[in-house]
Amino acid sequence: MTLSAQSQPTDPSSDKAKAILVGAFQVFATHGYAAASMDRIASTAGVSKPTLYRYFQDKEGLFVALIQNFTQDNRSLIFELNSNTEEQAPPDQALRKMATALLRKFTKNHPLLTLMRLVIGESERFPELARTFIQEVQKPSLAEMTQYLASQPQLQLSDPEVAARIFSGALVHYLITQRVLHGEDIIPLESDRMIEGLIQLITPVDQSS
Amino acid sequence: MTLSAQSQPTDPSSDKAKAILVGAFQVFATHGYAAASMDRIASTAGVSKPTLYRYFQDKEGLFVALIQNFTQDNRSLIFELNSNTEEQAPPDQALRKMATALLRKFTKNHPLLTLMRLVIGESERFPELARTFIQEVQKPSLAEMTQYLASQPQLQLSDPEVAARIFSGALVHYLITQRVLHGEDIIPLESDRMIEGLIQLITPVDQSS
DNA sequence: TTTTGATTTTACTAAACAGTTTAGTAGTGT
DNA sequence: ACACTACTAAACTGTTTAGTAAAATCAAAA
Repeated sequence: MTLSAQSQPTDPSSDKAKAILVGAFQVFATHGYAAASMDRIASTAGVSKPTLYRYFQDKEGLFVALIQNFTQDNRSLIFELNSNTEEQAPPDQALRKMATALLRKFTKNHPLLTLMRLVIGESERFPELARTFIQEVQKPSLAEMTQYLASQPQLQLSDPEVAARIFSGALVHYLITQRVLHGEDIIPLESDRMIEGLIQLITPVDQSS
Repeated sequence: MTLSAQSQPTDPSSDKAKAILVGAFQVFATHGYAAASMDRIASTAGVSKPTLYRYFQDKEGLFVALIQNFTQDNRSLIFELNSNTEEQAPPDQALRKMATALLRKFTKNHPLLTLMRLVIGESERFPELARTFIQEVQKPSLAEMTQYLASQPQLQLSDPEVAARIFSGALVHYLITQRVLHGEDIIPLESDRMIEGLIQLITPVDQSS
């Protein structure tokens, strides 16, 4: 009956809440949103169902919190390499490093690849999550990439923003095709070959000699 | 008792079966696999539930048949333009036409875009469907594109296969970002600008004058 | 007309699901 | 000893679901 501290929704950023998110991610990743049951999530997270509902309002709230939390964590972690010593290196070397880092970051079944699959798959039912993903992951990555490309006059790119889209878009689509849709078995393509072709296309011809 | 036409599981390619697939596509597209109910599919297809189960074994069978049927229909329809009169046109014009056709084909909520979203979203639960999609849609499109790029020596592409990947990959990823993940609102980019930048990157500098 | 078969309507089953309630436990401070 | 908070296990509620069964309707062919 006390009005004071009775239904405090419990610290949303506690350790237990994070543990729940970890378990929930695993279940949502393997079953999708609709087919993931709260019983299984609770069991996977090592937590009872009432505790689940103490920390998160309902299934939808849990899913939204999960994706948002995860997107925040991976915010602009994509092209974090070029801001250090690489800035002065020749563009083809810097680009090769970025592309390699991006591909290595998204190894098979990597959480980030899973996140992308989830966000794309549920984009019809959760359009706000798709927008969040674009805002927090895609946009900063593209901005960083654009800025780097624009800062390299010898590349002679008339539209660095579009060039950044092409660079990252080609790589991400390569990942989706090969690693999410299992294209490796059907249309194999070495990632190094992909990277070299991409760099050859972006850097002016005959730059090395 | 006649052995002829007694318990024939009903013509799998009849008109009614196709009508069911049309309705099923709509429901699966808006709800995803797990959240699409067979009642709703039946009602949307204008068919009773028992009839649904006469034509398709179960929900999974219906979904698989749907995706396979749809992939067959859209097989290599992607770059169908360059095989006619465009083959002799200058590459930048031919490429512009292909890119424009591809983007126009995938207008917002276009079935093909929906198919891609579904296949990606359910790729964990239905890996075979993802492989079918790659085999029937991606592979022939890439092959056609590769063949065209390889047939144009003035493009000086050292690796036409990778170039084809970059070309189509950049466009498809642009579509996913803008039209599926609602990136239009957050990181807008005119499709023409995307196309021109892509062509400028692939065709050798100063080709027009 | 009678038969045949496909289809519809209606109703059902068994299971799974989201979300809640209950009863009880462990720890922590007063 | 008491109260408070966080938790668990288990049962429970009401709903939704996949899939089936049975009887009635409709069509066309014999």
